[in-house]
Amino acid sequence: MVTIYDIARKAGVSPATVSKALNGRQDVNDVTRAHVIASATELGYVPNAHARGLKMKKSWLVGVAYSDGGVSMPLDHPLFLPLLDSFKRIMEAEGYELLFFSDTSSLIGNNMVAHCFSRQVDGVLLVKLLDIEQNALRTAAQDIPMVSCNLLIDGIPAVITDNFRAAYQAVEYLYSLGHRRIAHVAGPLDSLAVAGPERLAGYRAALADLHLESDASDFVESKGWAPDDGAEAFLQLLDRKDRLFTAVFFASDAMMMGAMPVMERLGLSCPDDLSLIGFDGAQWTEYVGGGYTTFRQQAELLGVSCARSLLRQLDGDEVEPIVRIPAELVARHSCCQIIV
Amino acid sequence: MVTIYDIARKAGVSPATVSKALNGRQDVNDVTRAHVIASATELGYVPNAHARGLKMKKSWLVGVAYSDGGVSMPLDHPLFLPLLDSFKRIMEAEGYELLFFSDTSSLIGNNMVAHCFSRQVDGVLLVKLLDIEQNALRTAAQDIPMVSCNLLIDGIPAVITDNFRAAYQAVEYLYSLGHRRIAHVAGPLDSLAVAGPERLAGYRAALADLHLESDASDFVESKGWAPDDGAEAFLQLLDRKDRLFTAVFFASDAMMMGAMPVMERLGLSCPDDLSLIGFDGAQWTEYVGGGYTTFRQQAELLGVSCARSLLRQLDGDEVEPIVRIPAELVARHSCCQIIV
DNA sequence: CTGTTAGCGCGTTCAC
DNA sequence: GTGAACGCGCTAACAG
Repeated sequence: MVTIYDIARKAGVSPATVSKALNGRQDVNDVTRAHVIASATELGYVPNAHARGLKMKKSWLVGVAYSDGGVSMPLDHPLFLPLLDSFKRIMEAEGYELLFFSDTSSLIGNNMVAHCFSRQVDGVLLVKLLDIEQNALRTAAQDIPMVSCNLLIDGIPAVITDNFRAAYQAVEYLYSLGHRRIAHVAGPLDSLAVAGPERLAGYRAALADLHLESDASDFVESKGWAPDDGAEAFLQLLDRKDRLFTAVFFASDAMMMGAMPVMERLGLSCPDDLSLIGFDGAQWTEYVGGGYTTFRQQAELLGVSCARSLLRQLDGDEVEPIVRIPAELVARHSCCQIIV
Repeated sequence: MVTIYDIARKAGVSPATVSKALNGRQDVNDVTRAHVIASATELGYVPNAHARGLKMKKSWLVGVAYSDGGVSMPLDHPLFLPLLDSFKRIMEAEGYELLFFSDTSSLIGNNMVAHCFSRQVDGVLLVKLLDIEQNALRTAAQDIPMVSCNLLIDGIPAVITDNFRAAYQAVEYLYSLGHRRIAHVAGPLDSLAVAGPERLAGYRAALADLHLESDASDFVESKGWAPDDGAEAFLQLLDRKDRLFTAVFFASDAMMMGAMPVMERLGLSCPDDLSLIGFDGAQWTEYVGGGYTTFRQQAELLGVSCARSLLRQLDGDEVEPIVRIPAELVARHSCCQIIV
């Protein structure tokens, strides 16, 4: 590792001058600066981020925090990568780098918050968390800027897909096609993630506003967001006698995917026998079975909004406590018209 | 931030003793240690990773390097997350944290390698790279341990799916079902990623060993790995006159997915009219259309192997230059039996 | 067993 | 316009 002392010696100036020249300060002669910079590049100088961070009390590091396991947004969720990607792109443009955290580490204490302090991260993006850390997190959030994505934690700014509205629109859409009895496979309702409850609420509100009939048998709560969870829940729905619904709104595309083998096994076809509509905008929905209708979560926009919020906080500005990002209806061919 | 000086004052000892006590050194009285630890936890002490890194010349940071754009493994590849996840789990258990790098950053010089030095990362995982950095990377690799995944860079240890063998087996499998004329939609052949060329080679070798006929029209190189690229390539294949093949081996599940709408539009059904086989083990292949046959890349194992290799290098041990991980045939129902 | 000293690499006073 | 001295928080070497 070559240091500013090496450069100083080579350029025949003092370390302090090197520092100034390299950091674009004005109190240094242009000729000296050019000379210093030349020496620096010639030696292949790379500043030591630790030393700088230690001195400046700024690490240019942003933590991405999540916990493995549990039922909220899994790491392999279709949303995660595009979200992270757009977030990263923006933060990077501002000079920040991303540090991955999780609270599964076998480190004693498994304290994600401590890690944030230890690494001196300038900010944190919360993408998935179990309920454990909530309190510690809230306290930490007073010292270090945080944003959560699709996660609601009291006192921490959040960027969240407008689940309620999208779910409401899902029902409206099916209604406009003539459906009068609409079932819902909800996601888990008991986690920190708000997707499950919010989508259910939107579904119910629309049902009420449109004066649609429904009873308990039109709704089932899934254990998780994965295909197999969806399949299990879907089966429960179908098993109930006096089944009247003509359409099913799944809280995730993954669950809808799980329903496909079930449909096939039962000799049901989509959309002729049953209209299906999902949530997330997974890639397969575009290509499979003539195209499945879904609500596309705007992953890139979520990432951008998170980045923006964090950057504003880093600048010391106030931010909205909750930013809602609309999900877009992508109408394809898994919902049929019903002649009323 | 509370420092060891704060603890020292509170505990009535010197900073050095605090350091020793906290780091489990033996040259400190058990009573003093207990007292120090008590004071530390009471004050909520968290060690400063920058200071420690500066002093110890060890950052406990591992870089995950990739570049956006280009045609090799995209960030939203089904492999990426599980791979990263298993890698992270192991590295974390050893005390390392993950730092994300990419060379798209608008930082002047866009030099990923410089970042590695700047952040003093202890090791690097290369998951996707454009060709640009190759030389700088090779030089850097002499100073800092690296592993590449599904990427072949001269002089850098690699963990790679056994593409040749899997492609070979794909042909064998189709042969065993009675297919005698087998087409191949290859991935891009000109990138750093070896998947395209290796799978093509395996396909060709099997064809030769089994004395199967084939001509140029049985093969097409796709522009990318995505569904639309696959669709385009697939169309080219179908458009050729004298089409004799009864099965198509796609170099990626994503491309196979792109072929689905094409099949439908043309009134072709799978497997009755055409047998299809993919590569990667994407989740949808399990649920869609009765199940599609594919070769599952063992993402977790890839991640584990990368971690192991890196850890061994970190320990100063030698590692195999190339570790091959087999891909597993997952036979489902997209390939039919042919009566010869 | 404990404390003093020094230095990791850098940026910032404040003299000159 | 330039340089000497200091300190960020921590640990290693050496004294006591």
